[in-house]
Amino acid sequence: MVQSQAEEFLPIGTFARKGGVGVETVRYYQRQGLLRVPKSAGGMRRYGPEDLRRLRFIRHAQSAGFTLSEIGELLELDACDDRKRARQMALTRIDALDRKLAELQAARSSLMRLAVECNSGGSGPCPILSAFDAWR
Amino acid sequence: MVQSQAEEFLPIGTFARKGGVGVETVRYYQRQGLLRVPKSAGGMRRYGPEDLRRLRFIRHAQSAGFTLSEIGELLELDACDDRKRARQMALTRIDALDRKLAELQAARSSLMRLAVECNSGGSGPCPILSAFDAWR
DNA sequence: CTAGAGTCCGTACCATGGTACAGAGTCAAG
DNA sequence: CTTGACTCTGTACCATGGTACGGACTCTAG
Repeated sequence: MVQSQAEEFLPIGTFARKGGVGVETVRYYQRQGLLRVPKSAGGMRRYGPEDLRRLRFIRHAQSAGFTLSEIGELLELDACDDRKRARQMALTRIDALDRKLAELQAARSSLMRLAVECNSGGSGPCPILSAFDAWR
Repeated sequence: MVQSQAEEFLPIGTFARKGGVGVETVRYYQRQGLLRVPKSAGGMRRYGPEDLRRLRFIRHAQSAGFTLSEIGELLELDACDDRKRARQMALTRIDALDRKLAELQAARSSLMRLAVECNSGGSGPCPILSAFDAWR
């Protein structure tokens, strides 16, 4: 019991490392209200599995393109079980993702074209600007 | 001639609008060295078609995920015709784009799952956190 | 010729997402 | 019990990509 506590309740440095972020970032998330600040008996604060889950959630949601404040909202929704709003946020974000995906795919093919033309060693000037002229 | 100049050489406000940005943004790009500051005979500076092309290039390259400083480099490469470097930058960016695309696609499906589960109205708590638990 | 819109230039400020550092306290191994 | 690593709190600073503002000047339509 005491042993498992020692293993599962980590000081901030270990906690941050497990979450793939720096200590300062953990503190930053705390300041933003995304992570709780565990109570301590005067000494070091310790972070449990739920904290870790939450930290990882933040990173994942971030990679889904949510801003930190949206992530804050998601975490609150999770707590108060507001499915309707959560679903709506997910759909909104999916929409934004679809637009972003299309944009990045367009960018990718423009760049592809640029790379090919630059490689062809043709006679004209390197068509960087022109590669973006007929954009979309 | 004089007429075509009047049409093609625009004051900054019109120029910015045609480029889809604000006046302040044009000035910002100038401060960053991405756009020239046209000479003026004491009065208003005027922007020609090449400036517009450059401004639009900046926006397009930005949507391809280049940072402003990378865009600066691209513009220089265009000027000095350094194909090798340009090609290399394009390939590097394509690589980054591919990674970003994969990430966003993963995010999209996680969100899809979340939206579906939230809608199902099942009995458990709304599985927001869990939607990101098995991430990738 | 005058009013009002637009321009010029410098500087300040903003949001986002961190990152760094100082000074004091705490913990754990030798 | 000391030493060195780590932690705590607060505050400052950073890069990126803008956005706003003040005061002077200029341009153009009426």
